[in-house]
Amino acid sequence: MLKYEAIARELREDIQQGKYTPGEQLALEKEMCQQYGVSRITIKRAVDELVKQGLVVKRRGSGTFVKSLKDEDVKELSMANQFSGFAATFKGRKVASKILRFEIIHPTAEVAAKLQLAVDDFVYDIIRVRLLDDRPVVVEYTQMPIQLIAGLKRQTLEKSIYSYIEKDLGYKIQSAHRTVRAVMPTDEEREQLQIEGVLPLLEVTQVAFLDDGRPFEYSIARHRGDYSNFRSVSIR
Amino acid sequence: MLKYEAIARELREDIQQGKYTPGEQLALEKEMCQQYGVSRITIKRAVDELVKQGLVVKRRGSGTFVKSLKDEDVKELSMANQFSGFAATFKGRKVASKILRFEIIHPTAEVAAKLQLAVDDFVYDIIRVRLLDDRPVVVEYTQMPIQLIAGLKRQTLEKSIYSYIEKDLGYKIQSAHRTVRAVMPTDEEREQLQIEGVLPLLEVTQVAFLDDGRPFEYSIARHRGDYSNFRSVSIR
DNA sequence: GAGTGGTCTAGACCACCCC
DNA sequence: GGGTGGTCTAGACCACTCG
Repeated sequence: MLKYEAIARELREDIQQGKYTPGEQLALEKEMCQQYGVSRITIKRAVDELVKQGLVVKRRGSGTFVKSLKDEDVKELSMANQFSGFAATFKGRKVASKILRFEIIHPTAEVAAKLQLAVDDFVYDIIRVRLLDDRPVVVEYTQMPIQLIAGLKRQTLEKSIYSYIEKDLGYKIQSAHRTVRAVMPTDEEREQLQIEGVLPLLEVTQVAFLDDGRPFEYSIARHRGDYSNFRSVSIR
Repeated sequence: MLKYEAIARELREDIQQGKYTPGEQLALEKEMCQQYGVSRITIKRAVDELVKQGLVVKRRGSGTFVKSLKDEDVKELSMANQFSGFAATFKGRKVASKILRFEIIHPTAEVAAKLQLAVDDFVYDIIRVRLLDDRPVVVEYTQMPIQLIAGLKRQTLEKSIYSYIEKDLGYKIQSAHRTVRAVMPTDEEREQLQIEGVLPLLEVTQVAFLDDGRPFEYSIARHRGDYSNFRSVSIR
């Protein structure tokens, strides 16, 4: 366990357990150095993690202060700005997939550009409905280069493609670039998501990258607007 | 100008100007130390900025590599994950506001909790339509504590509240916690945003914080789905 | 002026990758 | 085994805040 990670975790737990009142000042960096027996840069890194997670605020010349947050918000934070697939996001709940399509095609010029392919290369073309506790919540349109993600089977799609990529292929996933929009469902989507009446969808378009910088996935996920939202913490 | 910032900017410009082919390896950190005459930690910080912006990928044991990105994407990045108000986001374009409401009320229990207020405290209650190049693109419902944001005038709302808070009140804005959803417009919103037919809205709910950790704004912005999107880079 | 966090250094050792 | 980036140290100086 890394020192700065361990310290960050300890501080985060203290805050989440309400050991500080909203707006209260944290121990000084110099004090923490002694307390934890590490150098100041290490303390700084630990506290900067909490800043990134939106839990505290640092002011040069004054100190570090716990943000004045609603209790529930404190618990929900630290997850925002992170990256994980559908299955990992809802770990512990019942997750399933219904496969509507699993073909190999040529990508459009648009997708080819995003995935750094030529239009006469091949990609998997996958459409899945993802179910959470037996209720359909999202339709995912996924394209991946067959050269990179070799040997994909129907069975894998039932579960987690990401787990296949990491555990079986031995790749590491590094990041995802996302764009979020609001859209209306198509008739097909209304049926698949069992939508009655008028309900918009949250569309998340994503290009995902391996740790060598190669894009391996272009996907469009359309979430039921009444189930899903998207959180983030922006620092100035 | 900070050293790591300057170096990050220089590297970013090189990448944006296409001086590297997709997937190409950057100079080693040790080499950059010599090239820029700084220590390795400083180089590391600079390169870590590029990682955060989604432009490069670092692999321990191998080196740092430029992501394989579409050219347009390279230019649009580095803005994602940042925080700015409406006026700042569209700097250079014609921005205006139509004020639909400007009152002082008691907050609901929900909003009071988010803003760390009591329900018998007072908040401004503001509704504005924001126009971009004379076209309405978003309706903003904003509440702010009157104790904190004192002396707000109708005139200020026409322009930028954030600029008032920073320049006139002398506060510093630190961060914003956001949640994004897809919703349908109300009849009133349809009218204000001049929506014909069926068009969903992208709803961004935000709590914004000063640099001392105090929340100063609870706002719900409902953007026309055909104009707006929301970008982010997630690192694993 | 005393004290805070921000930046930077020069160097060390470690985990990991690839040959 | 040679080389990469990751972590960490001990110390310095700076920019800023506040009494």
